[in-house]
Amino acid sequence: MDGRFKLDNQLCFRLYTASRLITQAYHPLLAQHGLTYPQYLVLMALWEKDAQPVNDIAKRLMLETNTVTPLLKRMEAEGILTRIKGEKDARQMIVRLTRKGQGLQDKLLNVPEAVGRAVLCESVTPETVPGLFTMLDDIIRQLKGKQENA
Amino acid sequence: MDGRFKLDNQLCFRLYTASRLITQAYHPLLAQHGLTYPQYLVLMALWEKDAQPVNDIAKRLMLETNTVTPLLKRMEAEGILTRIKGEKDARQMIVRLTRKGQGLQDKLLNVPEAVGRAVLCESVTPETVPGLFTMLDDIIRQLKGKQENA
DNA sequence: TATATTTGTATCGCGAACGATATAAACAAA
DNA sequence: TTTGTTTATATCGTTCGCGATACAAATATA
Repeated sequence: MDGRFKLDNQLCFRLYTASRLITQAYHPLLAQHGLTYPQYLVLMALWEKDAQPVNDIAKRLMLETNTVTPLLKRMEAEGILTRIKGEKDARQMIVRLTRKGQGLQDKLLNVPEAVGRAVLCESVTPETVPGLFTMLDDIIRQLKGKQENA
Repeated sequence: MDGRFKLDNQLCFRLYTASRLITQAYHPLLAQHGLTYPQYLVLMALWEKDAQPVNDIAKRLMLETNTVTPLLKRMEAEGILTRIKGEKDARQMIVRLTRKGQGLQDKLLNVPEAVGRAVLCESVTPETVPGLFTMLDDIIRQLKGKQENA
């Protein structure tokens, strides 16, 4: 009973909750266009660089391909992107945005700002966010490193 | 193309990734005892206060009852807890730890420390963690407040 | 007391996450 | 060339997470 199991002392519980709640804040904005948050992440990855193999997208989002493949298939079914076997390497599936997928960028222009505003508060401001980013990036790098050594 | 859609600028993507990776760090430690991370959260809630109705557990974890109910049923099937209809209010299901559920606390004593160590890095130290907690708590409070006004 | 509303929990369906496993293409070694 | 290994994706099964909905018990109102 030394408080080591208290929820209030847990970093992970905070990250888990904050992540869920922000995703919920995205929900109405994305659902309007038939998108989920992970699908929005895929779009951002492809807006940054179109025509990527599944593996590159998975690595960019730090997800496994067995998460990404079904995600991409659903988006393909929605006409947001295409999945075509690579010419150079027939094992790869090259993912490309359709016109619809490209067009979604304009329709979602207001989303980042809206969510950004929703999150701003006492201790989270344009001044403090960079520090928060540094800590989260460090945690991510740290844990990514550990699992590669495993 | 002003960078507003760049993954590298997204707070939510960082929280989402950090949360997933820490949960993955818990995985081997918990799976050893047949537990998942959300189940571990339920245990912590009940170790803090046993004999709670479903709703209180859900509120404590900031989850919906439709997430918690099946979770509790699985844990009941594992013999970790019991779900018994409330006497005072027959709508409530009172959740109580079994001896097995109580005993898990001793078996998991090393978990918080192990995960704590795994997360420590350059910018995340015993000195900086309180500040990180403040920011995450603020974000959570902020978003919780907004959804109540909706 | 009868009726309406609220509250606590559960059910259903879908989309992630992810461990484990399978499969085919590419590549390396014998 | 044959065989073995690695690599890129996909399939399968289980557990969340959550919106929508259902239902019975409790409470409020008429």
